[in-house]
Amino acid sequence: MPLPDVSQFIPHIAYDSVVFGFSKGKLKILLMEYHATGWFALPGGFVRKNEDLEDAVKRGLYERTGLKDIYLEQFQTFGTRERHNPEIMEAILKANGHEVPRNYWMLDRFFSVAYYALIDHEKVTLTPDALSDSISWYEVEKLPALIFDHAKIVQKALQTLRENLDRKLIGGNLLPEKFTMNELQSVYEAILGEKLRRTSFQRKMLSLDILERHEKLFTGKSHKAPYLYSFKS
Amino acid sequence: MPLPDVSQFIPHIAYDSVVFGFSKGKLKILLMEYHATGWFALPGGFVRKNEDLEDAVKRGLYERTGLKDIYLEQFQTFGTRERHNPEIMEAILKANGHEVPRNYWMLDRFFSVAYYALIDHEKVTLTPDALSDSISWYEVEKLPALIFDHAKIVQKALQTLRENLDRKLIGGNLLPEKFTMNELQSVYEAILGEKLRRTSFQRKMLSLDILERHEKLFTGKSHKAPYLYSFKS
DNA sequence: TAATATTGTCTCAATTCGTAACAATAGAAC
DNA sequence: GTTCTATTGTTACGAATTGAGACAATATTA
Repeated sequence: MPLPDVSQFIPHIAYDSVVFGFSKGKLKILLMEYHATGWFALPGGFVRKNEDLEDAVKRGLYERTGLKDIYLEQFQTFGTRERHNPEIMEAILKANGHEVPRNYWMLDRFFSVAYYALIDHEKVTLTPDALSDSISWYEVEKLPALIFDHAKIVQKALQTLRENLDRKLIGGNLLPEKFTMNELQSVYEAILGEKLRRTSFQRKMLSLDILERHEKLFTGKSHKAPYLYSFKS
Repeated sequence: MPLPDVSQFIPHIAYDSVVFGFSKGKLKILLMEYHATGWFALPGGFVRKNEDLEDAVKRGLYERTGLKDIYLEQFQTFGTRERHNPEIMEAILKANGHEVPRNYWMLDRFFSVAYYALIDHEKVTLTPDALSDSISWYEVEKLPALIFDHAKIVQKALQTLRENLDRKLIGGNLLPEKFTMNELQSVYEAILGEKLRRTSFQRKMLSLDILERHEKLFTGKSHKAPYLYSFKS
């Protein structure tokens, strides 16, 4: 596969996405591992000349997760000179067996518009891109070292997610359509990084009048079965 | 003055700033009026190749207001194709007596990173830029029509400012160093667009323990003189 | 000295929140 | 079937916060 041609993309503009998922009680994000370098990075990409910014992000997410209609929020654009590291980008391209032309556009300084996405961990089909060996889930609390300023981007994403959690009531996007109150509470606890009081949480969620109560979930465990809930549409 | 040369700027990247000020009980923003067109726009600009994004914004604000150390917050990046209007940009340049070369860089599609700033209305010395007849204050509630998507940018700035008002306690940036509780309340009311209860507001502000109380302000009016306050540093 | 307008503080009820207690119940143990 | 255990949904109650008004203080005018 040849190197991407600048003619179809807008130079100097990129996006990076912090894709949050939730499984086994842990908050996780998607990271790509670049071929033959052992370097990890956020899934990102470029914007086509005839494409809206947000559509470019959605396209990238679709290619890597197979999902459309993802909950997506732009949270910051990163534009320091410090983040410009042509040596690292060149090494990544060379590790993929490419001849890198002098002044190749991907080595230029880029402004990255960062988005976070919330998805149901069960629904994804992960597909690496051309430069990557793998794309997979990593616990937010146990991330490997990331290239460029991607660690800073993750931190800012997490901070924004925490601030928006109550304000925009977005926690449900990390769960399947139907879920128990306990699962929802676990999502909140994983995002906020602290334990919450069961009864207060239940009372607050119910008082917001955003949940619809469905049938009970019988797990086979020897105790009272919890109700399933979904967000009102 | 010749047209700016692309060689010193990064193409496709611009910024726009929504500069809020407060005077006579009204929330206002700065708008530029382009020469000979009657068109209004937000103060914006481009990023130099050896310059950080935020420094570019500060540079632009300094050139137009004479202020440094401005409270500044990035709130969104606009990247739709729809906002690309080379005809309008060309008309603005031509109205300034420029010959516009074919494929001139300023006619390209731009991504705009939007910031809002909060400044003390009394401190500014307004200076128009090369393309503008004037730069001056306009009430947020009575804005003229704006070019491109600038009306949408202002709306988003206002929304973000409202959301951040309590969270970040930034209202004081619109006032002089010392102010009365009543003035601070007026700022809040102008931003939120609603009247607040005097006693609740006073109690809340004092309980936050962020204000320092100074001498009284004697206005000459025949009633009890209010205290002056400043934000604790 | 009285009148007026505005300010700073206090009071009391309404609401929300933290905390614990309690009743309901699905399955396991017997 | 009965009892036991773990977990869930709900209620109760005091603490903290908030809404709304009352009231005293005071700078100037009449």
